[in-house]
Amino acid sequence: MSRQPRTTDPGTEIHAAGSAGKAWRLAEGVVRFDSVAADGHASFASLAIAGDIIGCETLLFGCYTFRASALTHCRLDPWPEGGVADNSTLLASLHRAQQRAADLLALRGGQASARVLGLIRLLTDRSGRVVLPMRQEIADITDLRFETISRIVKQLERDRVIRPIRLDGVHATRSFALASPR
Amino acid sequence: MSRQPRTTDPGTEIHAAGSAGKAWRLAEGVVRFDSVAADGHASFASLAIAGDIIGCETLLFGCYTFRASALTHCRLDPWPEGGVADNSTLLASLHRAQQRAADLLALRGGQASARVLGLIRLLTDRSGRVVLPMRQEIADITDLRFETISRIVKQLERDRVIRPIRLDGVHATRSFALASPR
DNA sequence: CGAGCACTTGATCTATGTCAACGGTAGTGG
DNA sequence: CCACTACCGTTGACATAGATCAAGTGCTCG
Repeated sequence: MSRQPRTTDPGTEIHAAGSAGKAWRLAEGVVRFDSVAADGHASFASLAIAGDIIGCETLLFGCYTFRASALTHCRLDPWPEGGVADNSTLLASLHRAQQRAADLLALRGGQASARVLGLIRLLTDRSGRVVLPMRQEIADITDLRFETISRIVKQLERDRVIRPIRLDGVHATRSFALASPR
Repeated sequence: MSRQPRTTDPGTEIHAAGSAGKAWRLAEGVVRFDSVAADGHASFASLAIAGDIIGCETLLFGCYTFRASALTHCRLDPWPEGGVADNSTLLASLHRAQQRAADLLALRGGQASARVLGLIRLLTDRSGRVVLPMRQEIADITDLRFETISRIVKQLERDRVIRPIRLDGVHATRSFALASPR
C-alpha cells in the first residue's frame, strides 16, 4: 500500500492544520504553511520549496501542525522513499528547516524592494526562471501590502532586474526570468 | 570525558559560525543566532529559549552553522544526556524548531507594539517574570529601531502591561513582571 | 454581455525611522 | 573622593517609506 504521488493547483489546500496524514517530499512547486489559531485566524508560518520535506512532524504525532496550501502548481512524492527515515536524514531535514527559517526571517526585514527581490531569488530555479505566487501571497510572506508588491515588481521589471516571460498554464503577470543570477 | 555545563554572561559569544563543537541544551537564559555572510556581515537568524537544543547540526557536520551569543545570563548543559540522540528526540527538536521559527516570523509582522509585546510574552517564564535583552537586541529581533523599542517598552509600563521589578545582577531597565499572564 | 478577480496606478496619510540632545550608571584612574 | 569616559536608555522634532483609499484596466468564466 505505497502512497501515490500527488499534484495540486495554485491556491488549493494540501492539508489542514491538525488533520491526520503522512510526510511528503515536495518535488516541484512552492507550498505555504500557516499557523491556525484557536479562533480560526491563520498567519503565515513557513514556506517549502522544491526538495523540501513536508509534514515531518507526522512521524511523531500522526497529524500536521500547520495548514499547507499550494502557491504554484506542485508535485508531492511520498517520503521517506524507503518507508523509514534514519537519523542523519532527519538531521539533514532539521538543518534545512533552520536555514529556511533564517531566510524567511530575512524576507521580513529591511527595505521593501530588497525583501521582494529576496523572495524572488529564493523562488528562482537553477535555470533562472521564476513562477511567482499571487501578489497577495507575496504580501503575506513579506508582511507588505499587495499594492506595494505590485509597484515593486513593476519597478524591478522597468529596471530590467526581471523580465516577463510566457509559460503556458501560468498567468502572464507571474512568470519571469531573473537577470542577475547571483 | 563527559563535557561540563557552561554558563555565560549577556553579550558574550557562545560559539562562532563554522567553529567545531557539540550540541547543548539551553537550561536557562536566551540565546541569539546570527547567519554570518562571507563578507562578515551578520543578520539575526533565530532565538533559543530555556529548554531548546543548540547546535543539533553538529551531530551532522561537527561544526556550528550560526553564530550564537547570550542575550541574558545563560546555562548550557551537554546534550544529548545519554550521549546519543534517538529518532524521536530529533523529531521533537525538529518540531520545536518549526514552531519557534513561526513564532519569530510573527514578531516581524504587524504593529510595532504588538511585536514587542509578542517577544516579551515569548521570553516570560511561568512565574510571569521576564529579563529582557538590551533595547538594541530587541530591535534586531523585531526589525525595529532601538528608539522605537524604548518608547514602546516605556508605554507598556505606563499602561501597566508590564511592571518593573528589581532583580540583582540585572540592569534595572530590563526586568519586569507581565500583568496579563495569558 | 455582465460579474468577479487579479493587477496597476495615483493621491494622501501615518507609523516608524532618523537625528540630536540629554540623563543615569558603572568603571577607571588620578 | 572626584573627574572623566563609555555605554545604555529616554525623549523630542522632523522626515519618509510604505499603508490606505480610490479608481480604472484586462482577463476569464458563466
